[in-house]
Amino acid sequence: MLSKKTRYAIVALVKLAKEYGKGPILIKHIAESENIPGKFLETILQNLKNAGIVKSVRGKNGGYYLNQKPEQVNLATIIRLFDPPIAFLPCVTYLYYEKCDMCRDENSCGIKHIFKEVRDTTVNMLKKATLAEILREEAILKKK
Amino acid sequence: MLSKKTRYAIVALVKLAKEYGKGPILIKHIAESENIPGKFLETILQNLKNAGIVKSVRGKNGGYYLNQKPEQVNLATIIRLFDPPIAFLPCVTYLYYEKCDMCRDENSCGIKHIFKEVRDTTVNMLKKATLAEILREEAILKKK
DNA sequence: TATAAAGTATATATATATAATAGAGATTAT
DNA sequence: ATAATCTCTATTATATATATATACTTTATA
Repeated sequence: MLSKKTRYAIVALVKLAKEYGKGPILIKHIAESENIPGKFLETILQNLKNAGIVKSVRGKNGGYYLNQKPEQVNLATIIRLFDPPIAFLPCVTYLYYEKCDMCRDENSCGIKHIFKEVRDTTVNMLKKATLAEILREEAILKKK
Repeated sequence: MLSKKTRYAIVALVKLAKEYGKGPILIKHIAESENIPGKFLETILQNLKNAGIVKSVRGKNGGYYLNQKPEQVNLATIIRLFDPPIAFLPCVTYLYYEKCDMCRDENSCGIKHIFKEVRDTTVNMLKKATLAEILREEAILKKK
């Protein structure tokens, strides 16, 4: 399961994608409209800023806005920023690989083989899921 | 990521599948051959027993053995026994559904829509991954 | 230039889950 | 009778998740 932090990050970014091009949006405004604890959202937006996904304007009339086009921000990137690896096992992660402490031979491990397939499939789906794609999907769902 | 408990459970069950039909296997034997803490494995096997996946024989010459054919035990079942839901979000789980506290309208939520697709795909793959399938795959990988 | 509106930075708190470990008890083959 | 097993109930250490608090810095504008 995703942590609340990751979920808040996704929801906040979808909100910023909706307001893309309209200048900086207040933390407070995002927190209230998306039902996210304000102080917690501050640290989340800081993390997103350090990762180059959003930018901020300080001082009066400040706020946050997307630093990339909604087509360029995908869920795999966001999840990897906050959560432990997407994969089910450390031995099939891309960035956080750890040698399996149970395996005698990883190359012939049937368990690893299956979880690698699951990981690859999942990551592909999450990479296709950009903020733009999420908004497009919502527009379709609302018509129904 | 899967918990260590789940990983130990999977590895122990694969071991029991290898020894299927050979009578009860000692906890100690599984623990040593698979590199799992013995006392921890005890509680794991108890859980698996309560779920009807393995059976035990008490007393001398006792031990554990599979209660179902290796073709009938799949990874989705095992993971669900120990870990939180397979899905990334509470609003797309089958057994542990929780209303989303951020969503205004779940039916038109683009985020939910994507994570539902990911969950369905993952669960299908894990259901196909039976103990028999894992052993079959290992035999193929070893030949290479 | 004073002031209020914003974001920034650092520290702390609390609850829960994970990953075991310990030890006495019950059962069974020989 | 006894040694080999599984069974049951507690306990504990550590880490992580989910925040909250407080003081600080920056900026627009009246």
